[in-house]
Amino acid sequence: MVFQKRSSSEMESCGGGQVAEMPRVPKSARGKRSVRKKEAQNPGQTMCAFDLLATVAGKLLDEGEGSLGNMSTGAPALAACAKDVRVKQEQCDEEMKHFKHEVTDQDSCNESAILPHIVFQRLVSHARNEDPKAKSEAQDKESSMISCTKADLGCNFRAIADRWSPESVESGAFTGDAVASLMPTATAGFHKNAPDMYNLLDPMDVDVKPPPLVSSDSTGEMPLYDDKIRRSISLPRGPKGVAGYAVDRDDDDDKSSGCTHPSTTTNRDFRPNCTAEHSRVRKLLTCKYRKVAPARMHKSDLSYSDVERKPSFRNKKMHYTRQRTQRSTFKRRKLFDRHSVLASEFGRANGKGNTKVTGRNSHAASLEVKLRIKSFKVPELLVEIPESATVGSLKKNVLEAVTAILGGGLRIGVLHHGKRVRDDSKTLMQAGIGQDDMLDNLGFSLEPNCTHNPSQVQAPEDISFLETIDTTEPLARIAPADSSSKHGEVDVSQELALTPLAMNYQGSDHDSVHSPGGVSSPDKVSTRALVPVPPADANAGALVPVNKSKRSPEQGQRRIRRPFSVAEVEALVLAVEKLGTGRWRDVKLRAFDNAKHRTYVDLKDKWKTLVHTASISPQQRRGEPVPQELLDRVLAAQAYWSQQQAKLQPKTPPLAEARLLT
DNA sequence: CTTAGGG
DNA sequence: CCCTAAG
Repeated sequence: MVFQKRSSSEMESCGGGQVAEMPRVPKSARGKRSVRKKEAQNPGQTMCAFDLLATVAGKLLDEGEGSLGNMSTGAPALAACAKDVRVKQEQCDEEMKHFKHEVTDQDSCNESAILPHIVFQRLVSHARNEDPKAKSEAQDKESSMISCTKADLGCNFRAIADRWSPESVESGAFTGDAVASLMPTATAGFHKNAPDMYNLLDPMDVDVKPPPLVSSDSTGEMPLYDDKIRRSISLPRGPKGVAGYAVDRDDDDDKSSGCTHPSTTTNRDFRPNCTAEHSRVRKLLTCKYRKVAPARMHKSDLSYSDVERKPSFRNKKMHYTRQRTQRSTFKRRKLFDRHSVLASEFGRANGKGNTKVTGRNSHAASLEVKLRIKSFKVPELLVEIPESATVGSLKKNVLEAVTAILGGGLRIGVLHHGKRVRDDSKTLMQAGIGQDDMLDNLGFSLEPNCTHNPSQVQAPEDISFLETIDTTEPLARIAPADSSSKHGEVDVSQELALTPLAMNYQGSDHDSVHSPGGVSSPDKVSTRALVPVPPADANAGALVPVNKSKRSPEQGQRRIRRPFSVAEVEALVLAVEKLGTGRWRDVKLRAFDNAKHRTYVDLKDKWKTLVHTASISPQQRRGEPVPQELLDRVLAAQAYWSQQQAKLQPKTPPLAEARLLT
């Protein structure tokens, strides 16, 4: 992995005096912004965080907790695991190939996004293949198949999904055994009496306590930075590698399906209990609603039937452009609060279908159709975890993330021939879903339960909109959460482990600021738990022009607060020192191009607060303390650029200045 | 869309 | 962070 290290000289070049890298360039002269788009990703960087996580997850799911050996085994063990996992991948079937492809896909700088996918996939696969009970059960229920309604279908899926309830997992059931027991019957046998399925759920008996929900965001400085990892965000348009590495992908290309609220009462029966955990999950889902992770779906993933293909998918390449539309996108998202969590397709040409249905009974006579969920895909989940976290916490995070999604109130969307089947009361037959379709025309999608936003979800306009959009999308995103300050055990932060994790930090949309200076307290890292975030829809307006104006009011949730880390501050300072104030867009591009959640306005605001912070007494400052050194630089830069700005505006140039200029 | 500022 | 006026 070749990282371009930010040479300290770069900074020095500015000297304390801050020499503008280039005088303020007239807008007109800046040229096309699009030109600055980043280039290809740096190869070789892919196998990092993701592999590590995947390894752990895979191991965990495949063999249970014990497989990872002592939680404190550390990097070596992980390395071994990784190897092991890789081998398996090779021999696996189509799905696994797909999986592997994703893992190694250079294009996916956001490795973490795939993890859940794997986890989920494995969970499902596991259940599918190794639970004889499920199979027989499914077979036993072969009657009245054809008469089951779409709602029933959804219930069945729900039943499956609910097996992974937050309760079971968060209560410590994430141990190997527990996991195994959580994946019993994933094969859905659709029966009219959907509830039966639900009842199959066996209560888990765990004795572990739920992990503490820590608040989080205590992003301390990121310690242990390897030089390599240190590519600072301030790295100027460095060719690939650095800046280019984190081309944000999507986050905006969310295409999502709406939340068709199952009108059937049946659905209600399957709603998860409103336990504290659920509430939490829901809350998280809600709050993250807007910021949708761009489901890091790849072309293949996007290859839905043509019918489903929506314009939004084309945004994939909008790299740069995307940013510029970031703002508006957010707004649009606010309007649409429904997202499909998972997309699954059947019989995709490329064989990447995530879900498969096996249809039987070729004759109308036998009215049963056996559907088998081959696998689901979890588009994007970002996992942030400190290098010092233990493997155990990593497992927990991953599991929590997946669980949160599954247990957070999922709904199942049914797609037939690419079209969303929203009438829950229709029978499969009425919906035109016959055994002939099972393989190629039926699709399912897991969507966040939109109960938390009924008003929006049920808006008529939305529905009409949905009609057009069957694309399903992602979910997932991170949210700070548990922070186990006491990861005494082992830290994954060692060569092998460290790199990947660190990279993840940067690769993820969290910013990639790594300040060499912030290595003071290596233990302050915080662990962030995963939080699924339902995707929002970006095409709403375009697709539903008619009802555009008529939107329910309370749409926009305030973005979650994400305090700037010291590293970010340093990056910001660095950028401003070089670019000056007043060029926030450039600052953003230069130092926060990877941080999808930091808009130039945010940076501008942050600078504003920094200047203020630097002006007040340390005692009055709040939040994570910013090194005085940085604050000093803030003031210096602020002063310098203010002066520059004054000079450029000869309106009433001070005499002194005027003389100097002439 | 960007900036600049107030809220 | 949000919202807006301006450009």
